[in-house]
Amino acid sequence: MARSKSPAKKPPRQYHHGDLRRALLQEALVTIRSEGVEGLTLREIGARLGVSRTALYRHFADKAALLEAVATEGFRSFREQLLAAWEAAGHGIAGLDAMGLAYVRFAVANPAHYRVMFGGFVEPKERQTELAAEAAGALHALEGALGELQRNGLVRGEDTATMARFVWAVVHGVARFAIDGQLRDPAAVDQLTRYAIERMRIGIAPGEAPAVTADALNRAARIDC
Amino acid sequence: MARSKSPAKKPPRQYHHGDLRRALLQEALVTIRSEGVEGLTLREIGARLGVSRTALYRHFADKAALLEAVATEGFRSFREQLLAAWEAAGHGIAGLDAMGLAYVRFAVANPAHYRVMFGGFVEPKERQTELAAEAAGALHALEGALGELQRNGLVRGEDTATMARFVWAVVHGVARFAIDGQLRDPAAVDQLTRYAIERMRIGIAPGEAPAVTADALNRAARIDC
DNA sequence: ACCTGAACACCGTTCAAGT
DNA sequence: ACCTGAACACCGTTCAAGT
Repeated sequence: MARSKSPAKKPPRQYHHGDLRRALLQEALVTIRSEGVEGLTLREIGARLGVSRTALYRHFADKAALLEAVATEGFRSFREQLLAAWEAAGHGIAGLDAMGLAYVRFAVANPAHYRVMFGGFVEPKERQTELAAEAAGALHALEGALGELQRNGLVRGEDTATMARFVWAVVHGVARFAIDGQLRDPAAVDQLTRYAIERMRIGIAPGEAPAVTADALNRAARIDC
Repeated sequence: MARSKSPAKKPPRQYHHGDLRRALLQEALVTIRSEGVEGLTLREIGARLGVSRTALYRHFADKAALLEAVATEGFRSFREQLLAAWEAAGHGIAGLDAMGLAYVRFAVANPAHYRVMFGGFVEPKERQTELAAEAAGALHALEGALGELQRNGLVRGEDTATMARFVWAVVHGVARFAIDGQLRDPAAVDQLTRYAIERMRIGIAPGEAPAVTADALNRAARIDC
């Protein structure tokens, strides 16, 4: 009897067993997903884990640090999914399309997480944080893909970083519309995504300024043919 | 002596003279600009106006309602500035460019206000709020411009609303980069803005899919000439 | 090392009471 | 009508104390 690890009435309060840091991060994410960022309180996530409400301070400096970690983690898996889409599509223009779709899909599947990453809730005081590095990494995935397309002559040859920001802007904007609920059904989101990616692709397609006014088109036709 | 409206020691507490609602809105905006959304407390804005901290509830249901009003007001002046740019440039493609520049310029000039408008801090419970109408109005300004360009054959003829969202996505994304401080000097912001608008314009330029792979370009050349 | 519980300062909001 | 001041419930954070 004395062998039993804990009497039936009440287990002696013991320290949190495993990786409390990870558990806190996970629990924060779950709460944010269901309640939103505004609904996240340190007290409740402590209670939910059966832990004092100050236990968290052993692992994070403050609430902002917790949110920063959430965002950092988000950027990491974000980049992974972008790269996975790029690989699965076999690179090339199809790969770029796939990355764009994956981008919007991530935002739609994890709207609260996406908000923490981009909503301006997290503003790290110091320069050169892990968050900044991870965020840059996600953009870098896009840049790498565009660089390869440039080397293969599939997109225009100008500054890759600038082009990456343009592409990012397009998919981010679409994601915003989807998250904010301005587009009701998923089909509308899909349609806008495909349209935007198509127009974006044409905007960065190689060739000497292929799109011009009807007027200029006529002039060009007269000269060339 | 009894004539003097108030003895030197202390003026009798009197009600807020003019338009308290407007004063609250204005003060909230000032605070947000200097302290950010997170730094806005009802108590302090009351104190700043020399008014009890509950006086606000005579004019707004709660803090969320105040923020909603701030966002609504933002969308109104936002739309005005977009339209002004469109008019000043004399419509046309130049007008579209001007609107895009004005868009980014508004965000850069009023980053905190822009964040309240788009950061997801405000989520009106009811459908069909004044905020929703005003936000739609800003997008509608863009749609109107694009519609005119379509009628004049200056951009592609497909669904105007979808095209407007695409254009909005581009400038919104650029604004985001600028606000989040990822682009250090204003010159970099300007450069990215111009680049993005140019690529966007080409993406929606009229003509039969003018941008294609080099391969398809060769085929087309062989047939046409 | 890691966790606890009481305490502190601060917030949004309510409400009976004043003019 | 509009404003006040006290009170309430809730929050993030600190800190001396426990194991």
